Amino acid sequence: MENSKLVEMSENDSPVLESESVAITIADRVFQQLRQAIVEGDIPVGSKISEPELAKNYGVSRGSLREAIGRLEACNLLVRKPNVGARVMTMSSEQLLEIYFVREALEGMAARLAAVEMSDEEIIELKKLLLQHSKQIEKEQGQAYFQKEGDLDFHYRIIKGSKNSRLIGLLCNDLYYQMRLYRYQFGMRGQRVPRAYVEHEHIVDAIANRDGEMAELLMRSHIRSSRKNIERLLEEQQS
Amino acid sequence: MENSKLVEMSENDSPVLESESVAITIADRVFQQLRQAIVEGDIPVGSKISEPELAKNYGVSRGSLREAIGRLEACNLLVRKPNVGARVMTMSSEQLLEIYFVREALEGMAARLAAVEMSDEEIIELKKLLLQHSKQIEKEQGQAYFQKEGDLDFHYRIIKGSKNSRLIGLLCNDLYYQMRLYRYQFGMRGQRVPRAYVEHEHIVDAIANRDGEMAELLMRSHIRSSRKNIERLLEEQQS
DNA sequence: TTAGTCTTAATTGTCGACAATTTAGCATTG
DNA sequence: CAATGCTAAATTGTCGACAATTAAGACTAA
Repeated sequence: MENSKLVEMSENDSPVLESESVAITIADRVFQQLRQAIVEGDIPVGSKISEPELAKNYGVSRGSLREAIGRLEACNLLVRKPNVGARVMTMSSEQLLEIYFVREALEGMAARLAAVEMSDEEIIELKKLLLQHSKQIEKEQGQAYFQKEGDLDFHYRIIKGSKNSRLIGLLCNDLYYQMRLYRYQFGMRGQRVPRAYVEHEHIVDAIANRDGEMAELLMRSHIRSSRKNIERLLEEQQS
Repeated sequence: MENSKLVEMSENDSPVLESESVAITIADRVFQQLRQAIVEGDIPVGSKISEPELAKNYGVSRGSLREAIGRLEACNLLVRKPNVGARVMTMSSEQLLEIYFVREALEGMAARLAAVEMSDEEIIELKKLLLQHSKQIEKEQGQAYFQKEGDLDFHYRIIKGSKNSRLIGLLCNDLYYQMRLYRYQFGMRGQRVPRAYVEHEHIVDAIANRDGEMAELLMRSHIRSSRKNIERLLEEQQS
């Protein structure tokens, strides 16, 4: 119902590419509402979607709702079995790690392209963002904020900086919502903040130097570190 | 209507991951039929989709057809404007090149993972496939066959060899159908066959040596070469 | 008590009809 | 003659209802 901070944050520079006006059709509105409810945990993971109930809940017909459900399924936020129904995706640890491999590949490429495609203006803005994060960190040891939103914003900007609409669509419309879903599912609190910040700095330097090769290497290393950090957490969690 | 050669080819080792039984619901069947009709050009690119007409044509209701249309849209095979309708995706050259960047990243990662994840058995099969292609080439200078199907089969096997379901889904369910669509749209005939074959051999060698780093480098180089080849063709075509 | 089967209720898939929006054609006017 | 506004037809979006399938529960029998 209420806007997530993420959406609010990136109002002028939205991660979701809504090139034209806002959603018009009902099914589209329900799609966005449902997606938000899912990634924020208002609809618990693994729970079954009751079409009649939700339709009544959102005040729309079942047909419109089903169209929204179809799109959610295409985003891998729902899994649907024929004649049985749809459930909110429950991501296993293996699946999360799979996503990290995809992110490593795609965001690495995005960084490489961004080093060529980003305007000087955009790079300056990116540096400003990083400086802002730096202050935030030393001011309040603000691990929560940085990891949850600042990190996302940083990555979004580089992805969009690639100017490759496929990359942008895949990462911002699909994978990142799934990441948020999992992050809620497991309550991943962000450790590793200071180190991540330094990595961000190095990536921006490479982009500013227009060194695509280096930017890709650093971004891949950055995401790989995140993955290994999660692997470590998962091992601890098992004991 | 009739089975495409691609589907026929990979009957026992389907690129599309249909883990369970075949499609049951009508919307699913129409989805597959429409997708095939689109990528094979039976429905011309850029043409508008008339819901009443197609519904009557396929003998289903408009509701079921709309669900299929929704999925096609999620695959980027259709573009739909609210209250206006859906058109078959017309891919610009820029968009095709964008896809190649995504492929370079994803298939590079797939090759890296395949070098670790593929079983010895699978690698042997892959080598057999390559030998088969080699014979085919020297026998009939069979450029057409190799480029259209053998190449796809080769790439499919490595992608599936990564054992990463996200990679498999993205590449085999989305990107490759879009590639086929474009390939029809522009009638890309396959040059560059002998060189591509050698590149394939080197990739398989790297995988057989379990050298993921090398496999990724070679696969990326392979796809980059394809992209540059297409860029060259596009330039020629403009004159 | 438990396993199995049948019945019933609920949910999903599908369909046809109505409402809202767009598009095309025509008339009108500067 | 061109441009603008209006009207009508067609198409899309939305809805409620029916059919088919599944899940649950009760009942019987071993």
